[in-house]
Amino acid sequence: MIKNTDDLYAMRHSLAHILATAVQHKWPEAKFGVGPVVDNGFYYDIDLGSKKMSEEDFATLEIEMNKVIKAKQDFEKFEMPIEKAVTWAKENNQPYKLELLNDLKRQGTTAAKELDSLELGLDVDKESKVTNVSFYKNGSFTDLCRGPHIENTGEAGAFKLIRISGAYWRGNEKNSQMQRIYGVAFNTKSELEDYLKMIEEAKSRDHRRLGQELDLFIFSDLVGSGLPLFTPRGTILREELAEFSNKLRERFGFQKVWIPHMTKKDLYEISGHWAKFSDELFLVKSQETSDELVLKPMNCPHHTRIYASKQRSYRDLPIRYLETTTIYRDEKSGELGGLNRVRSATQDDSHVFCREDQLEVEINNLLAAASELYETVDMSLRVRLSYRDDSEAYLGDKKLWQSAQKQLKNAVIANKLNYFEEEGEAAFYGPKIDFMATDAIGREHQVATVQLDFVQPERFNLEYINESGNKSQPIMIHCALLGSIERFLSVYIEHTAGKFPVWLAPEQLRVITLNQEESTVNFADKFANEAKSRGIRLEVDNSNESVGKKIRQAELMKIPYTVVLGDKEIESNRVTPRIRKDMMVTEKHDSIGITEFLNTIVNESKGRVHKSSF
RNA sequence: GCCGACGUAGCUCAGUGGCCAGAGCGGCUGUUUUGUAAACAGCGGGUCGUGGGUUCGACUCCCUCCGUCGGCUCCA
Repeated sequence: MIKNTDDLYAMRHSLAHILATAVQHKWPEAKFGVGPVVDNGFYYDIDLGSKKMSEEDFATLEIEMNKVIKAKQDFEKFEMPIEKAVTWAKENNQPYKLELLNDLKRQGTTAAKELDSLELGLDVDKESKVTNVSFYKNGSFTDLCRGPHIENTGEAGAFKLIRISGAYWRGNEKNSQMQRIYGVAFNTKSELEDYLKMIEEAKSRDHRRLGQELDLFIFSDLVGSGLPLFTPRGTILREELAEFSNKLRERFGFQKVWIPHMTKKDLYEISGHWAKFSDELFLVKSQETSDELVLKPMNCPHHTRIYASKQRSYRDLPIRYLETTTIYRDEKSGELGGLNRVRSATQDDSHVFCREDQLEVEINNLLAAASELYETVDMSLRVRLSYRDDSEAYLGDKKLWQSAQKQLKNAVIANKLNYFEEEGEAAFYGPKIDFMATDAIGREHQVATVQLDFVQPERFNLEYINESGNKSQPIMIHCALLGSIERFLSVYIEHTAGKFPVWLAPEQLRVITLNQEESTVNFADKFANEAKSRGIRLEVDNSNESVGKKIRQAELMKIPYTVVLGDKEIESNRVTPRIRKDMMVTEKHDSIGITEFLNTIVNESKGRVHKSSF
């Protein structure tokens, strides 16, 4: 098993060299960066100077690569003293390799640590100086590389070049930009085909595509990029989700608050956000006063103002505020995409102000809420406990950190959450719990967070009067269960492929009339009114089209239940619901009394189930 | 922000340095009155993203801006 993984790694690694071989054959002047293995394949960073490769070159590159594979060139490994390697890089006009080698020579293992991740082979002496580096050679192509590789190029598996993009040399935006060619590779052709099929599946679930097909949200050039607008259908989704998220916390004593969407920048000068993030804030200028306002990029500073509006006693704590509200961040233009990264995002945000001895219970409550939410949307969760490390980058009392980190962990264990711990991942103002949810096609997404904050209470001078009549400082807990609703929707739409459970479906029931006879239309109206009075979301399709076509349209909109109303239904006062396939528990379905049918939909919606009870 | 690709009807997409730019779906109108994934016919519909330039002539070539996509970088 492990052997196979290693083989696959070596094979992909070798393909990166085969790609480079082909590139060098076509463009002998090519300058090479690094060519590592990544998920499902490999890439190579290449600089052709003013010339640019494009996807149109893939065909010829693939042909060239296949020639190299057919030639069954041996991969020969050999070592070279580092001095000699430097000469090699100079002679072969490979400035990127030269830079790597010089760094190795100068910095020894400090650089080696970083550079080892770039797949270079090294020998290190007693004084941590790099003495030898390893090379691989196949045919006429030689490359600085750690390996491992397959025996010869003939052992390469099935591959395909899939895309090309820009990438900064060594990931630093101050460096020159190279071209990165990505390929995917597998041991067998059928594995490659399966993978390409999976990519197609992911494309068909793309939330941007489904957002349009299911009429959920739009973007407008006039409104601007990264500023989504939600249609009536999409708005139902947002509000049902937010309401559920709120309910889960209201049961633990959270109270709703409301804050304006802008503030004087003074608020963020005190919170410290101005110094750190001012270039991502939207500025708003008053034409009446000298006020310099900004659109809020987060809600906590506002919420501290509500806390601080009164003197608080230790008996008042915890104080828990809850608000679903929109924040605005001026993300760099190239970073926007669909609902995933936007400039206006709505958070189901909450803040607890509590004493240190109350932390564990409060966190426990939030974790219980998060667990229930993700169970309900049918996604499995894993959490990361993000702790501080020993560096001085963290603010707040070390003892407080230790006690808080322990309480976080206790709460995670008490909630039986699947967790892992990482030092150095905490925010500078406190430790946190990050939630990762896995979607239906196996991708993991960061969603909710619970973060402790020791810094804002200090900066804003928050206090309460303790048992002995002295002033004490509360701790803040930030928590958003969905995170940003837009981002959550992008994940959830792809998770469900748009097949929403009844409680979230914008349209729960489609009513199709068999014909336009008065008796049919009247019956459909009566039926629809019955359903609406129970709070069911439905539409009546009374258009002059064939039943088949109307069924098809309901099917394409992924509506959970569809009923056809005609003479049979009028006579019997029963319906035979058509149930969306993913919700079906059994294949066969008989007719059912109308009242019972409607009540069942209501109950499924209330119970937030994702399978049909029919 | 950077590198690259792209922008043609509401949607998905053809198309060419030269009369008046096309198809399917959707829309509208009519015929049909339909039983569980597409009835038939007709009719509308586009400043070819925007502004500028080259040219006798630009949807087509060049530049600007706006927007989208794939990456890089970033993400309180």
